[in-house]
Amino acid sequence: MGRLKILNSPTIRRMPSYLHKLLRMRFEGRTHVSSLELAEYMNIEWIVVRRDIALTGIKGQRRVGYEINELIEYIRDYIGWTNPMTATLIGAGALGTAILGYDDFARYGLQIESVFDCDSNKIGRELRGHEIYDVATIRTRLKANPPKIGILCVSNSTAQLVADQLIALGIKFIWNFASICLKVPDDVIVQREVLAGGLAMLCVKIKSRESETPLGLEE
Amino acid sequence: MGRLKILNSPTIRRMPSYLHKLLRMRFEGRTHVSSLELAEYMNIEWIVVRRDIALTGIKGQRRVGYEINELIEYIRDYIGWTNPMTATLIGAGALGTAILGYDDFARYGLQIESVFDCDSNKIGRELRGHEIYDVATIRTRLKANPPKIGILCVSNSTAQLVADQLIALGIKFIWNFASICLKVPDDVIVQREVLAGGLAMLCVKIKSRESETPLGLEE
DNA sequence: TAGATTGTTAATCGATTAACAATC
DNA sequence: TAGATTGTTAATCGATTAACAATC
Repeated sequence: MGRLKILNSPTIRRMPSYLHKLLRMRFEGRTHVSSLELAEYMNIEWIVVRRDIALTGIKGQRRVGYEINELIEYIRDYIGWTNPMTATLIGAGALGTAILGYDDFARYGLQIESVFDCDSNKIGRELRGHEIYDVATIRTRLKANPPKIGILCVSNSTAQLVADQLIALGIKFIWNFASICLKVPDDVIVQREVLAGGLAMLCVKIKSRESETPLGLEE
Repeated sequence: MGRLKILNSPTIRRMPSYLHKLLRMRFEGRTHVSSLELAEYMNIEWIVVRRDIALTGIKGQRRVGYEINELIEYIRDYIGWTNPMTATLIGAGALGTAILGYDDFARYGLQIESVFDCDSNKIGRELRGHEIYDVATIRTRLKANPPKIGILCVSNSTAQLVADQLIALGIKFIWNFASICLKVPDDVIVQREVLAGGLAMLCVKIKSRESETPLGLEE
């Protein structure tokens, strides 16, 4: 069926790290960069960086590297970060607050236009420049002009409910930070962020580290 | 060189999602589960789930599935979530607060023993049951009994500085939420969490969705 | 020129998918 | 028994790595 090929692609996940570094280098007045330099910064093999960069379609100059300005544009284009993306944030808890305050997101074009919460202590208050609206008013506030992306930072128990409301408004893209998997129609795309996945990765690394070289002798 | 093979392994990242679901099913009184059911929940192919589960070493019962209790233990064991892991959290901002409040982490054995921040408005105050200590006291407070993991939720400009301090204390495992890549000795393992990576994934999916079926006709 | 760096082609490796066997 | 589900072996696919060519 029309099931979208889900790309896990590590390449795409590395792109923002290159971008962050490139933006900083540009800010520092640098004009060119080699894949080796980016690789050393990222602590990965330089051939990986080369492959990633090649995917964007940019042409480098042998012996010189890539023009930073140009590379920034190519990466932005590759990810689709050239035009602003409108979004609504549901859940003004600690995680929602963190996302709202993440400068990089705004820099990459993410425009969080509205913030909702169900906590009456928060509703009406301001959070990082946004008034917090009552989650019960999602429909009336957004129906005229729904944003492209719904960012879900609510509790596991309300995530599905809220998602259903967003979907009813015609929102097709959901960035889900809850620990549960959402049930959504085929034409809705959910990007789930699993922080515990990172912890699992770390713990597996710890496990493999602790089981190796028990005497600390071999290299 | 002794460079640890970095496994990106999607399998490991999926494990916590299975675990979360299994714990909930157990709580609801369920005793058995099939890979098909987990697959439908996760919205992935059942064969993927089967492969993942097989990796843990558990044996299922044909026609019945896996015993939930047993599967939980096998997954925990596979990830290395059987013993508690001590940790310190540096940075009591919104993201740090979110991590501190993430029930699942505690359930998986992550024990955040101390919280530090450099903001004098926060130092001395309590956050989710933890007193916030001055980041300047990291050394004196932790040197006698350093935790296994350092969780970095500080600004990009201080991340390297703080990491160096943790490393000086002998901490070998760092969970880094800053946007920069840390420079660390070979024997220190950094698990970097890149939230912007998730946004990139979502935007690439949006891009590919918007470019397909411009007339909405083909399936 | 020599060396640094990109570009390209081929090989390897690991994850996903397919096909089918086993069995409760 | 028939059907559901796990188990296993093989095929495919995509990402990583290796090797070397090109060239500024």
